Amino acid sequence: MIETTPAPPRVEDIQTEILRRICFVEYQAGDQLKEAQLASEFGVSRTPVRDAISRISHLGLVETRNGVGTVVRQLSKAEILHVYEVRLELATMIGTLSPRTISQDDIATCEALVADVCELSERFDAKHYVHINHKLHEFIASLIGNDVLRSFWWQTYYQAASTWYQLGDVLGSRAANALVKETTEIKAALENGDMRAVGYVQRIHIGYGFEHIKKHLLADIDR
Amino acid sequence: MIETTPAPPRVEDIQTEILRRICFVEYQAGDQLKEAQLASEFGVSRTPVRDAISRISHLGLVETRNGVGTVVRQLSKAEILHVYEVRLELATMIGTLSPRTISQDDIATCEALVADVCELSERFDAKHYVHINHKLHEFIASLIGNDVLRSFWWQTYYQAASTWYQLGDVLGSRAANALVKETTEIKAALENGDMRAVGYVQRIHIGYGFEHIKKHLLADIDR
DNA sequence: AAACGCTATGCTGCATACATCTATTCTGTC
DNA sequence: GACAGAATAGATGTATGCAGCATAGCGTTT
Repeated sequence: MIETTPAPPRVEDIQTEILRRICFVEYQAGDQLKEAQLASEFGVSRTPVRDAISRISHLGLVETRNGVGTVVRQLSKAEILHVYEVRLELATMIGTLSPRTISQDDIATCEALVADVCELSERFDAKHYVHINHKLHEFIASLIGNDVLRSFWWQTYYQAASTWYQLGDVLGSRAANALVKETTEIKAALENGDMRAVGYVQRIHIGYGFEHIKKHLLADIDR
Repeated sequence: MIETTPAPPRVEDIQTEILRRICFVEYQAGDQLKEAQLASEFGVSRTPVRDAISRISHLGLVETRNGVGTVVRQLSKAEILHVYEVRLELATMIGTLSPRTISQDDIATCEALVADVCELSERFDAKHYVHINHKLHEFIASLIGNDVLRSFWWQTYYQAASTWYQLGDVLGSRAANALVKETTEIKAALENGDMRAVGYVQRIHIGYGFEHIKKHLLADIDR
């Protein structure tokens, strides 16, 4: 048997992992991302880590200042508002801009998601919720036929996720119940071959989420 | 008098300059961006140049392959279609998502643009057209109140620009005449304090542009 | 005691050397 | 002459050293 050292992660892997940690709130606002520390953790030099951080900087989730470091940003209330405003609009576009044709595989994947979500709603667990919600996002993104829209959908997901998942602790099982409805409705839409309905379902449920965000976090927003 | 060497450009400057050259078609599809060459041109090492290229890679305008190089991509017909589809939708959102309040300065800036465009329409010049159209884009972007939308507006501009400016040679002064109407209508909308109308004007004129693109470039698109 | 300034420390930003990958060219053999 | 394989050139990917900047702590001065 040959001893193999695992291949070192590429820049994209590091980028994805850092983003994952931010939107899953493993890194919290104010936390410092030290290049040297991450480099040793991933078993590479500072160079690819720097590259990964640099690539995600345009999302506004981290702020790098010379001589100080890279810190995870707390999005302002206005920024959170803006992200959700855009996400509402993007959702409906999922069903209208070059929609993909729906395959049996898609429906099967969705059915598996429904099952996972039902299990979650019976025994709620915050970490599990985050994980399943992420899988749902990946699934929806995979249904988007328009490349640009899919990119934007991911970008706003990354921007909104940490805010939303922080609320997960507050909402508890109510969030899981909402997921049950959402996935069930998506499954029905897919079975009808109705991508436009899929977009509307997303639009509606993001709207519900937005309402919770506004109630809990954006109480005194000055537009 | 003190001799001062000009400050070396920062990563953001390099990034902007490379993007400018791509969307102004100074770099054409297939051209190779060599890090060492750009580094010596900008008077820096390869490191910041690499960073700049890496940051713009998510727009899909360049493709970097190990051992080969970074080449400017020709967007596929489907990608061009997707960019325009999204741009049409984003345009209307300019007027509806957290619109900025309009100041007298905005109107003054717009009046200056109208003047520039009128001069252009009398003596058409392709390079001049590109420059003015870019200034118009910058102006519209500055009117957008929603941070995320503004970012997306810029991203789709970069993605669509090179395609559009290639058509500039074909359309000639007709493009300038369209710009006269567009800027005049925007000015009127601003004077009415009607940001929603500004968005619709953008939507309409992007639609015109889209028609030209479809006629000239997307003849046999297989959706 | 307060305020100022100096210094030590730790981080990022850049430059450079080296490793690795790819395409091409040259060469030897059939 | 054609083809296979090795050598080569040139590009990106990575590691590392050093310079510059910001901050915190401490000592000095007023």
